[in-house]
Amino acid sequence: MAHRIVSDEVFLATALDLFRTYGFEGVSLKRLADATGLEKASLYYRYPGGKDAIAMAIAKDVVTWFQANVFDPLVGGEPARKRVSFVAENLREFYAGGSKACLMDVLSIRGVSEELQLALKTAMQAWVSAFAQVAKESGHGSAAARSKAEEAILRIEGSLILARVLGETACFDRVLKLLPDLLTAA
Amino acid sequence: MAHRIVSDEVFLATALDLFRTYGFEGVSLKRLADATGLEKASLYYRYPGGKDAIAMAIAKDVVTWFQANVFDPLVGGEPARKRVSFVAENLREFYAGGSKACLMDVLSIRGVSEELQLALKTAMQAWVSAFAQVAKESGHGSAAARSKAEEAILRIEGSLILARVLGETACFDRVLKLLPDLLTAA
DNA sequence: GTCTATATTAAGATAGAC
DNA sequence: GTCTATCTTAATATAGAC
Repeated sequence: MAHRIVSDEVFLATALDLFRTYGFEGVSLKRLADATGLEKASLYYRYPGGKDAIAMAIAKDVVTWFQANVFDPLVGGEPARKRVSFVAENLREFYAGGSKACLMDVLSIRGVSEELQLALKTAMQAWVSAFAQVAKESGHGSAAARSKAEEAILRIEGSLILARVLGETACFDRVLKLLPDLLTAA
Repeated sequence: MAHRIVSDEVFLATALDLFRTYGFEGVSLKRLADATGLEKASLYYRYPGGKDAIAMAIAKDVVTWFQANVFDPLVGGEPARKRVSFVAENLREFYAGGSKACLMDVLSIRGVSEELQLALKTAMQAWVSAFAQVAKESGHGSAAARSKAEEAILRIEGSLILARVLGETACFDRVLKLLPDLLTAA
């Protein structure tokens, strides 16, 4: 087969989709190779650490996306409600309207490297902090704001599971719609 | 090695734990054999369908448990709030205080048989119906009661993910504590 | 930097002794 | 009904050509 050119960006986007669909253990190097058009040996050249390293690269990519599209837009000049609404739309896109799983979910079952587990935990803490900061602006104390933030995230995560099992995304939609209320209500 | 006696009950309980921890793809027949003290061939004798059949048997077991400890106690003479509190304590035990995953979560990622996916969906619908029935008693219309029920379940599922990723179960505790309020408030 | 080819280990699955 | 032994397939991983 002729040499292929597959950018890291495209490769990681494809791999992200696979991991979200089949979970860490459900994705083999062959599956990654077939889906991206590269050979297994080429994947090892790019990521000498194998599947662990690929999952780690994906996680880093997603964290970067969250930084730019969730954490950063949450601080700034516009009214808090408007900022949260904007972020909610970004999340709607990331989760494809509730039809794509969260990496935090599928990668947090045991089997993954300690390093990745820690990265997921750190990312989740950053997410909680970002949401809590907004809740604080609306007059909540630190502890209450943190609870509100956790509540918001856990609803998003839970609605994705419900949507996946039931095969309908209405609950995810409802959660996103209520997100501004939840985080900015006094 | 001498013959072993492992009851189906004990076998399925051990297997349930493994699937909740490692997910469907993360559990091999060898792992099941090692953990239960049976040989792989014995597992095939008991469950000719292999891993799919074992996962299915576990799912059926769990549905039976939910029927007895969640669905059934939700109908009956006692005040609604009290019934929900009772069920919340049962759920606390089933999820080991928030430290054990939900089968719905770990088995609903692709890779599992169509039959099992349908069983999970049916079980989830039953759970929603059971919760919705209680919400209806408190004066909500059908649609609102169903939303309340989905909200309750999605919070439980989401808090389990948050607890798993963060390594602390406080959010699961909070969700269970608010469960009676959520389902029985007018 | 990607390929073909292959080594090694583990998975799912079955045959046949006891 | 459980075991040992074995088959087949698929997974991770590496060597070496181009």
